[in-house]
Formats: sequence, C-alpha cells, structure tokens
Amino acid sequence: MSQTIRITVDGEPREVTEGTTGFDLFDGRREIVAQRVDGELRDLSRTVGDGEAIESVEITSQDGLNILRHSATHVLAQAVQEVRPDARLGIGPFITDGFYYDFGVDEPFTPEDLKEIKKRMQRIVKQGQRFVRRSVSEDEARREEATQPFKLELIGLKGHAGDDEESVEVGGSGLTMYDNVDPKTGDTVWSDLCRGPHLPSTRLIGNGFDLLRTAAAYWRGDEHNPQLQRIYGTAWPTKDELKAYQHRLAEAAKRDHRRLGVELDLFSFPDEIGSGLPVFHPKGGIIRREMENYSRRRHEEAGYDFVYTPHITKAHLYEVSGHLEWYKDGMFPPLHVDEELDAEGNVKRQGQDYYLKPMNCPMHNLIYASRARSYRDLPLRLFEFGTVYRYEKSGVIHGLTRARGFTQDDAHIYTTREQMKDELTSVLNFVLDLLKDYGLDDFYLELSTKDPKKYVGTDEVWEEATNTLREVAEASGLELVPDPEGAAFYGPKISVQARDAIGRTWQMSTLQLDFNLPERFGLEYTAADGTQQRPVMIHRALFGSIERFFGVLLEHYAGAFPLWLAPEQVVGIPVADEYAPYLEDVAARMRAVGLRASVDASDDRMPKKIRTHSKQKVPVMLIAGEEDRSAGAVSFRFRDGSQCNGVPVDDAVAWLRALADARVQVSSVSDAVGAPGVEAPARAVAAARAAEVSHPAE
RNA sequence: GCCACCUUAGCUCAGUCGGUAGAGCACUUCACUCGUAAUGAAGGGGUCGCGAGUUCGAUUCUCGCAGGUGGCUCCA
Repeated sequence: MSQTIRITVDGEPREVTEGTTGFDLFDGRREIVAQRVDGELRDLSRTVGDGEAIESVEITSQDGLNILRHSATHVLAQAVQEVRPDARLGIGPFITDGFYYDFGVDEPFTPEDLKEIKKRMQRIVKQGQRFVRRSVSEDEARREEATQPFKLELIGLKGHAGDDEESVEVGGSGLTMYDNVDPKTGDTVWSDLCRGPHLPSTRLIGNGFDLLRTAAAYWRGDEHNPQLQRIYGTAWPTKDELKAYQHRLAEAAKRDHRRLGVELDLFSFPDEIGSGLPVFHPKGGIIRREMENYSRRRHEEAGYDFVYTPHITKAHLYEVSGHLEWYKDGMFPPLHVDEELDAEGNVKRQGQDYYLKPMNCPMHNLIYASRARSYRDLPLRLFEFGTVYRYEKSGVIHGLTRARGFTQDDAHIYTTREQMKDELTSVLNFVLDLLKDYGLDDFYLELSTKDPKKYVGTDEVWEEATNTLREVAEASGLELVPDPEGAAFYGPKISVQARDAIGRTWQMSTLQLDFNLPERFGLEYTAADGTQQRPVMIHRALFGSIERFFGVLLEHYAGAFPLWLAPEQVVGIPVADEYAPYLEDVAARMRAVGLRASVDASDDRMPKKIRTHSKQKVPVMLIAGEEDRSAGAVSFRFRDGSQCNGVPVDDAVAWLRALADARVQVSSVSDAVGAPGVEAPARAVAAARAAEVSHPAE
C-alpha cells in the first residue's frame, strides 16, 4: 500500500504518495530541469522522501545553467568517442558561461574534427537521450571504467582523498554512473562516471550550444602530468541567449587593448625588439605621461622621496636579496662581462655576471643603507618609476598586461614596527584614493597568506605581518577575500582588485609587508633610546606596472579616455576651408592654456572629418562656420553626438580647461555640464537641458 | 615552457588544385568648399614572416626558426 508523505515544494506544504519523483511534482513544467532537496541538487527522476523540502530548479537559474552545461559536456564526450573511439575521458565540468571536457587522444583534434563532433552532438541532442542515474560500488566502477585510466585515477582519489578533491565526477557520497539511454529502444548508448545531476533529456540542450576552441591542458592541472586535449564549449537555454553571449564576446574583443593600441596608434610590439617589449607611440606617450605626471604630483604631496636606479646590476645584489635563489627562472640570463682569456683559452681574469633587474627593492635598500638612519628619518618612502625585466615564459606574454619589460610605480617604505600599522592604513587609503582619480571605483581586497612550500622567515613574524594586514584591510570597509598560499616568499600582501566597466576584475595595487629583506640587507636605524633597530619594509606598487595599468584603463574606457588623459582633447572642424584660420586661432588659445588642440584642415568634407575623429575617440570637436565665426563662438560636438552650439570662445576655453582639471569623463554634453565643481557656459546648460528632454530616461 | 591554430600592402582580409597577387580602409595628387559618422577621380605601395628542402618553377607542399592568437602551467 502506498503511503502518504509530507513534503514542501517551493515552500508550499504538500502531501504526496511515497515513490513520487521530481517529474511527478513538476509535471508539465518543462523549464524545471532538476530539484533541490534539502539544499542538494538532484535529478528529477529521484523520488522524494518524507519531510524533505524540495525546490524547483529552472533551467535559467544559475544551478539550472550549470546542469545544462554539465549535460552538454556529456553529449560532447559521447560525440567525441563516436569520432575517436580511443579517446580516454578526463574530466568535463561546467564553467562560467560554458563547459569543457578533457580527452586523452593520440592525435590532437583538428578543426574538421570539431565540426564533425558538433554535428554528432546535434544528432544526440535531437535524439532526446535520457540521462539515467545508477549507483555503483567502487569495484563496479573500476570494472566499468577498466579502459579509462583517468577515470580509474579519479575513483582512486575518491577512495583515498575523501571529499577534499570533490569534483563533478566523484564528489559527494558514493559513486554514480550516468547512462545515456535511447528513448526509442531503451538501449544505453553511452555511460560516464559522474555525480550529476543532469537534464532529464538531451533535447533540452536544444540549439543553444556551440563548441568554441580546443586547447591542451595538463591532467589535473599539473605540468608534470600528461597533456590532454580540451574542448571548450558554451551552452544556453535558447539560441537567442547563445547569440547574445557571442555578441558579448565580440563586444569585449572590441575593447581589447591590443586592438585599440593599433587602432588609436598608441603603442606596438616590434618583432625586431623582442617579445613582450612595447614601444609607446606619440599618442600613447601623452596618455602615459599624463598618468605618470599626476601620480608624481600626488606622491610628492604624500611625502615620498624620488629616487632613480640602474636597470642592471652585478649578480651579488640578487644573491643578497634571495632573488637568484628563488626566482632565477623568471630572470633574463646574465651578461657575462670583463672575462679575459690567455692564448690557450684559460681564464686570466674572472668575469662578472650582470643581471637585468627584475625588481627595484634591492636597489632601494642600498639607498637606505647608504648612510646611518635615525628613527627620525622614518617612515622613509622611496619612490621610483622603475623599469624591470622579467623573463616571462613565451606562452604567457599578453599585450601590455603581461610583458617582459615594464615600469613599476614602485615605492619602498621603511618604518618602525610601531609605525607600521598607521603607515599601512594611510598607504591603502592613498592607493584607493588615487585609483579613483583614474576612474576606477569598484574595488575589493585580497589577502595573500603564506605558501608553506615557499617562504622565508619565522612563523611568528609571518603571523604578525598577516594580522596587521588583515586589520588594516578590514578597517577599510572593503570586501576582503582570502588568498591562501598566495604570498610572495618574503611576506604576506594585500592586493587591490578593481572591477572595470564591463565587470572584469584586475589585480591593481599591492601592499606587501617584508620582514625578510631588511634582515638580509642588515638594514638598521638608531632608535630614540640609542639602540640599533631593524626597520620593517613595505613594498607597494599602485598601478602595478604602468604598462599594465595603461592597458586596463584602455579597456575600461574602450579607448574613450576622460578629457585629461585623451591624447587629442580638442579637434577643430571648419565647415569649409574658409573657416580654418578662425579655428586655428581658437585652437591656439586652447593650447595657450595647456589643452591639446588642433584643427583638421584636410580636404575631407565635414561629415568625413567628424567620422575620422569620432573613430579616434576625440572627446571634443569644435565646429565653426559662418554662424559661429561672426558670433565669435564655436559649436561643441561630444563623443555621443550631443552638441551645444554658439558657445563664446572665451567660455569654451575656460570650460574645457576646467573639465580637464576636474579629471572627469566628457563623452556627452550632460557629462560636461554635470561635472562637479565646473561651471558650464549658459549655452551649454541649455543644450544639456534640451538633451535631457529628448532622453528623459537619462 | 607545453598543445592547437595563425602570419599575404600601414590596417582588416580575399586569393593562387605549384606558373611571383587582389579588395576595402589608410596614404599621395587633382577637382569639389560643403553645418554634425564615409564627395568623386587618378596614383603610389607587397623579395606573400624568416631560413632550408622537394620541384624546371614555391607565396602555395615539407621541415626548422621567429612572431602572434587561444588555452594549460606560471605570474616575486
């Protein structure tokens, strides 16, 4: 006799007969692809038990999307094994926006393979195979996966490592297999070791999936392990959502700093110089110089002392610092100089190894140590735009964000242990404040703590440093994310992560505490009581690398820099040749107050000129014809096409100067009129008001 | 460093089943003098990434190298 059990479904109490499944509960609701039972995701085919709280999982929810993608990756693996029966299965999880599956194959996949695999996936999807869950014992699993070495390894891990290595294959309790069953014949056509849950049917994958690319990946993420071939894909509930995703990717690609660098003529990486070594063109140079100048000014105001150090040094310095011991692989190989040989080739005079510097700190330490220091000198803040060279592996070089030569806005602060906390607090505030001026304002902090395999110094010192950083970070009120084992060998760090305009996060500034280098360099100061004490060192880069920060800002602004950073701030567009001299005059007045202004006196027609400079993301175009000339005025055109016409030249000059000084974005007349602390000409205010009427939503 | 793919004019990209190449934009010149995202015409520009091999002949096929792209590993 079937018994009645009590459950809740999406918060509503219900009574159902024993043996009821998720399918029964959500009958007819195709958008529900799984059930969450007391917080645990399960297939709809599972029966519910007395007292359980069941929630529906819609395909459009995050859990639903994950299940969709996880099922899609099974379909991928099935298709791959049709094309390559020898393919050994690795792991196949869902990831943000998609999925991948790793395969051990003798020959890597070709683009043709990918096409064929996709075709077969479509066939499997259409067929509407059911995913059927089956619990197995470890022995059964081993028997079924006898020809699958990677799966056997996972089963073994499950046995030994417990739940530490929880994964989509063998997480949670017990082992399960998922059979893909042909709905017509009831035959199992494919099986995979998997914890699930899955969609009820492959049909739900529909036509919202695509295969994106292939890549090699080390088995279990370890470069000592064999490489598997990974296929990446994406899957969405509908074709429209897939298209929207592809559109998002295309939009992100448009802001790629490497592309914008070419389009806007900002920088390049000449092959002749070498991989990862950029040159800045004049326009990129202007942006960079503005970035640096403002930073310099702020550092001066904040009590930093400016120093300069060479790019190259004898090996001994990096032996003292420990870099040669810890990071030799990341350094360019040495230049061996001054060696003399006799006629027989024997060494007459020992040579010297010189290294390009990968970090500035040892040199700053030498400046500290150049004379006796008193507690009255501290905190001593040494600042440098220090160019460093790191031998990044060839495969990791990526535009300006990962280069082999770059310039750090590097400071080393030497403090007493007592001052340390106050100093860290003010440094963190200084950093956040300055980043905001460059237009980034969405931050969180990461606290990187000791890597037990890679550190120097005593546990007590690490603990004190870590606790101090944590207290300072917590006091900032920002979100703090732990990064266990992420610290450098010499000390823990706080890093500032910034979210850009399209939501990506970038590691920007780092504050690192270092109890180690002062020790190695024997740094001391005389305390008030006459004793010799050891200072604490704070490493701090704000941009991290200027090149990288440049790249991040370029992508953040999609090339449309705020007025103060824009390489061309103002371009005059005469309605006809006749008005060019008038605009030259206006531009000269702009230049006289330090604005970057020019006139486009080319043969192009006016709309063509507007197009040209729009594509170059020039913030302000000043247009003048007879109307403006006779009124002693100019007409503004902003990036978004908004205008304000007939602004008297005096007002225009003063207004633009003020907007540049305010370091605001100026892409529309409303931006310009709304800039805090800047008084806009009456004409502009009226134009902005008119614009608001036509776009009330703004 | 590993795997795959890519490299043709300044840029974006066609093309040659092996017989030394073409478009659009950009550039130069000429005409047009124009009020808010492309006026028209003419012209210049390429040892087809570099080096070897196969071939009567290689930009095309093979190998090596360099650079790039996407991943993996790494990122003091």
